[in-house]
This record gives sequence, C-alpha cells and structure tokens, in this order.
Amino acid sequence: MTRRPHSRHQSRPAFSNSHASGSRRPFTSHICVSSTGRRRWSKPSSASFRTSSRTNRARRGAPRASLWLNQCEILVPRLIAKVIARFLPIHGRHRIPGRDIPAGTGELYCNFREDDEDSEDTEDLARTPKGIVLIVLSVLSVPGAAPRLIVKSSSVSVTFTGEYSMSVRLRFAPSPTGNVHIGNIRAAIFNWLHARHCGGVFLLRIEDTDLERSTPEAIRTLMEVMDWLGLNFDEAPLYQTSQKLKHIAAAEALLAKGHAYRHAKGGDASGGEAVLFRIPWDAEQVPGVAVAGPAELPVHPDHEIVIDKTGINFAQISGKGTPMPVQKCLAGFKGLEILDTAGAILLRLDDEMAAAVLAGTRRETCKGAAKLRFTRRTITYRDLVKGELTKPLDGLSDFVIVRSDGSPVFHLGNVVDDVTQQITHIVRGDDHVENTYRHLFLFHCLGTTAPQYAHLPMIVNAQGKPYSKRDGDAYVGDFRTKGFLPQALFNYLALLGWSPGDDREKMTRDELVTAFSLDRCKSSAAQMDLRKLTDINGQYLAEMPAAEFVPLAQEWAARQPWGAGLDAALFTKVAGLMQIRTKTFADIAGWGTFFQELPAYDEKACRKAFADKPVQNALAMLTQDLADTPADAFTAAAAEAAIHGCTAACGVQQGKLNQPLRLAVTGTTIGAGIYETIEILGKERTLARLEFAKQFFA
RNA sequence: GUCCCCAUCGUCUAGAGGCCCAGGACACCGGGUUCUCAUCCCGGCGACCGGGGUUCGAAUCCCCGUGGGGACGCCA
Repeated sequence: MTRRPHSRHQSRPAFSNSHASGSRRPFTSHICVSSTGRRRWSKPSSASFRTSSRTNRARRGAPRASLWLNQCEILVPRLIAKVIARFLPIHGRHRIPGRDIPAGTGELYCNFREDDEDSEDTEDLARTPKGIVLIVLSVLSVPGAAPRLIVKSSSVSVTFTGEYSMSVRLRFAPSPTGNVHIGNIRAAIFNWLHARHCGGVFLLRIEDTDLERSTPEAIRTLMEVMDWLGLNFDEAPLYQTSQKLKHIAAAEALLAKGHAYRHAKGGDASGGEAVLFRIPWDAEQVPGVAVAGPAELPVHPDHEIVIDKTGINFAQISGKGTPMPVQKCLAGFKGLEILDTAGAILLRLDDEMAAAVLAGTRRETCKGAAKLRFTRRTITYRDLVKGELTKPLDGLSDFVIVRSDGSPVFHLGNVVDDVTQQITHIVRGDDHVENTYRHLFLFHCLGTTAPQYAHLPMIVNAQGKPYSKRDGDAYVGDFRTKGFLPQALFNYLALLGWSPGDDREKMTRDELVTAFSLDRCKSSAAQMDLRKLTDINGQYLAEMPAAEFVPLAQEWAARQPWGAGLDAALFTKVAGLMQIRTKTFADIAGWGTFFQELPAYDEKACRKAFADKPVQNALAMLTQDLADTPADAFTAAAAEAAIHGCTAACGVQQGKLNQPLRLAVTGTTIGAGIYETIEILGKERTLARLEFAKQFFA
C-alpha cells in the first residue's frame, strides 16, 4: 500500500531541534527538516492540505480507521503530535468506527507520501500547515492491546498508541430551570460540533430532577432554542427523572460492594440516612491515581480529630490561628500518623485499623494533635482542553449520592446516565472540574471506564464577570428577539474560546464542523462582545439571498407600530434598498420612514441643515419641480434629473443638497440612496414631507 | 480561609524557543470610491500583568509575586 521505500526517511535525523545538534545558523524558513539543507519545506497553501480523490481510491481496498488522538498516549515530540492532530480531522468524514476493524491483524491505513519533486503522484500528498508531510504507514490492531498507529513524518518515524475512534457519543445535559443561558448553549454547540466532527452521536438529556424548579415551559423553551440553532440530536431525549430506579439500583450496588455507606450526615433533622459514596481506600485501582509521596499537614490542637467510617475530621489553622474544621475522605490519608506538638506519634492508622474503621466497627479520636503525616495520593486525568489536571485525595471528601428522602443527587444521576447513554466525551463548563475527580471514582466503582472530559472556559459579561441573573442578555432567546440570526450566533459562539487557527471567522456550519477540535479550545474565560456579534450578523444578513431575506424582514416589520398591512411590492423594494444596511433585524424598526405618512423628524439636525438660504431655495425649487413631475413618471431617474436641475440653478453643490434633502424627506441623516428613497416614497408623500420640513427653515 | 485553574491590543483571538520591535477580526480614528448614508478599498491607533531564572535567543519553558476566576451543599 505504501509504495515507496522508506529507508531514505529513516536516514534523516529528527527534525525537531535538528539545528541544535548541527550548525548554529538561524532559521531562515519556518521548518527545516534536512540536515544537509538540501530540502526545505516551504509554507504550503491551504489548497494542498486536502485529501485527493486519488488518496481515497488508494485507500478503498483496505479497512480504514483513524486514531482518536485525544485518547492517545503521546510518545513523540509535541510538535509532531500537534501536526497530526491538525491533520487527521481532515479525513474525519472518511472514518469508519474502529470496532469494525478485525482485531489481530495489521491494518494498512493510508498512504500519504512525502512531497518530492520527482514524485509521479503529487496529488497524493497530504501536508500539514507547518509544511511537514506525514506518512501514516499502518495501524496495528492486536487483541488485548491498545491499537497502534505507525506514522512517519518527513524525517522521523513515530508511533502512537491509543484507541481507535469508536463511535463517539456526546450529550448536552441541561437542567430545565428557566431560560437557557448563553454559556450553556455554547457548551451545547461545542458538544454538537465535536460529535458532528467525529461523525458521532449527539444526545440530549434533560436533568429534570429538581422538581421544584423544572417546568414543562422551560423544557419547551429549551427545545425551541436547540431547534432554532440547529442543534439536532440523534436519539430521543432522556429525561433524568425516568432513570430514578436505575440511579437507586446503582446506589444499592455501590452499597453492596462497600463503595458507599448510609449515614445521617450533619445531624439531619428528620433522622433519615443519606447514602454517601466513599472515595475508595484502595484508590490505586482507579486509573489516574498515583502516589505523590509523603506529606504533612498542620492541624489545630484544640480540635479533636475523629476518624470513623465517614472519613477524617480535623481542623486546619486559619490565618488568625483559629481552628477550621474539615471533613475529608480517609483514602486521602494512607499511612496516616498523627503527631503531637513534640513530634511524638499519637496514633498510627494501619491497614487493619483502616479496614475496621471503614467497616464501621471502629472509631478513633485523638486530642492535642499538631500534625498529620501521611502518604499523599493524587488523581490525575487529561482534560481535552485544559491538559493534565491533578487533585490530591486529601482534598476530597465522601459525598452524598442519595438524599435521606431517597432521591438521587446530581453526581449519581449524572454519572449513571452517562453510563446508560454510553457517553464517550463530556464537554461542559469548567465549573465542573472539581466534580470530575469525584465522578472519575464513581465511574470506576460502577464498573466502567470514565469518558473523556473537556472543560470549557466560562463566558463572562461586558464587565468581565460571570453572567448573573441581572444580565438581561444572557439568555439565548434574547438574541432571537434582538434580531440575530441563528447561524450568526452559532458562528460567533463557536469562536468564543475556540478558533480554527487561521484567520477565518465567518464560517459555515460545515466549515466549523470540519475545522473543530477540542484541543484548539482556549482555557481562559472569554468575554461576550455584542458589537462583534452584530458585525457577523450583518455579514450574514448582507449575504443572504433576497428571497430569504424579505420574508424574514417582513415578519419583523409586521411587529412594528407601522407594520400592519404593508404593501408587499413596496416592502420588497425597501428591503432591497436596506438589506445591506441592516445589521440586525431590530434595525428594521427604522424602516418606518418608508411606510409612515410622516416620519419623526430630527429637529435639531433639520434646523442646522436647512440654515443656508441657497439650500432653502434649492429645496423650494425642487419641491416645485417634483410637483410638476407626473405621478406615473416619479422615478429615481426623474428625481435625479430634478435634483441636478435645482443644484445647477441655485448654485448649490449636489453634495451640499443631498443631506438636507434626505432630512426633509426622511427626517434622519442616515438611510438609503436618496433617488431611490424618493421613488419609493412616491410623489404624494415626498411633496408632503418637503412641505412639512419647511417649518424648520430658520 | 483551603484547594484548583487562568493571564497577548478596549474585546475575540493567532502564537508550541529563532518565521514576532507580535499577525487577523470587531470597535475607534483618518483617507479614498460613491449623489448622500451604508457597503467596499487603503491607512492609523492599539497588547505579550510584574519580577527573577534557563537559553546564543523567551509572548512561548521554570520559579516567585500580582490580578482574575472556579470549587469547597442532602443545588445542578
């Protein structure tokens, strides 16, 4: 399949840092891969960054698969990794799920060759933006082992180990309490984009467990908004309340396996017991958990330390030196030794004692402790957006999964539903990062592997603060009522915290899907900018075919005070004139001047514009000329001729007359071409307005 | 308070140690095209949070500050 011998490539040194081992000459091109300097890679055009039909043909015979790079363990220089990450998505649409690949056989993948002057099929090559040519040699699929992708770049041979892109499943899981927030819908968009990019599945889950605040009305609004933005989902929405039995069953299973326990936490008034999930004592079983080493924590001696099945309770020392009690999971304190002020060991928690404590048969207390000494363990996961994130277990506590009234808590429901819906990727706001550590344990104790996580940065308001209830424009529906197009909002929101890496901004939905990748998401908060949204909206509006624009504009016009029973032909003319000037549909409110008997006049501007005597004369003469024009010949051309006549006769430059004229007939200084405006207004209204305007003559 | 995260023009961003005395877009300002307004074109203004370190070389890597944010519920 790969038709060239590769010995040539293998003889090349790794290009990264190739300059360091060689001469000291500064870079003159952006990437230099040849140690001899014979070949250099020029910046490729985007046109060459594409799969050719030839490539597809060549691939046809072999099963195709691609690597889901985000799941890979990257064993190569970062530069190459990035290059491949950028490159692979281009072929996303040709992917077939990895599970269709027969295991146990080596599979040829594709055949991107190196760019070479003497090549006979140059269209076969695939280049990265950095100008590095990749050759994917093969994918090795071996039972019981992670599949491997063998990739050869221009100068270095690399191997990736990872999973194939099994069919990717994402979900948007809002709780239907009130209006959909702009940050939420952005998360929905990113989920959708990633699902579509991977040819995967996008699901909707309605987390309606908060019965008090969830309303059918809110659910309807949610659906409307999703529909408006084109966020179509692939399976019937899952209502979380319908899953309650499953949640409870999961809690029972955890209880049975000792991963959870009942406890009347915090002196519950009703006396009922909640179910708490326990961060597992043998945390090493959980992927991502590692021993960080010995650690020490000062504690306040006045606070008695209590160790029981709910974990450990001790007091940290505040800045003022007062005790600050905290409750932490026992798993955070493996090998715990409690020391007094003199450094003598007051209590040592060995595995045997821990087992008894966790079983609930033993409870330890300790007074006068000054220091906790223990083996710190941490849990780490690789966030697709934020990179590696780590949390020490001693910062974690056991948490409630079923309330004392028997209802499941968010953490449980959310995780169980993700298992039910076979979610592979969770894309959500970064206010959930802390939850992720807990959920990782839950997934494991529920007997499944956790999905991939991607935490998106927040969107903040114009003050740089998180959106709050006071921010009127934080709701998606508001953008609709403010006259924004769904595709413009979609486009703009996609650009908030993400960019394609080049200068493109106005992108179609398809372009966004193709270009999208989670690893290009930023990890810092983004501020919403209405002006930019407005600009993008204006671009969409301007490029819209008239046949599409007019009916939409008509809907908006109909809501105006002057909007009843508008003449369709007249409206189409006005729309034709105004479309390019329209930034949002809300601007249509200003079209009233074309449909009203008399518009509102900007009196101040009028007085100023009409101050000149020659202008007044010209306007008067023009009024007369237009009055003499037959109504059936009252065209833009006629208006133009009349205006020219007056300017010549009165010695007023046309540039000096147009603005006063516009004010006289429309009442404002902004608007469409004056000739067309006069034609659209018609003889009667034009004359009436010119008469009316005379009152502003000084 | 504890833990975690983040930091480039006013705003959204590009940036993966030399393509960068930092590029694009919005906004703003000026000029041109146009009968006016708008569009369009050209130009201008405008940023690497601070301090150390590593390096021949730092926006980029490391450390310390500072600032901002998040999480610490029988909310989701």
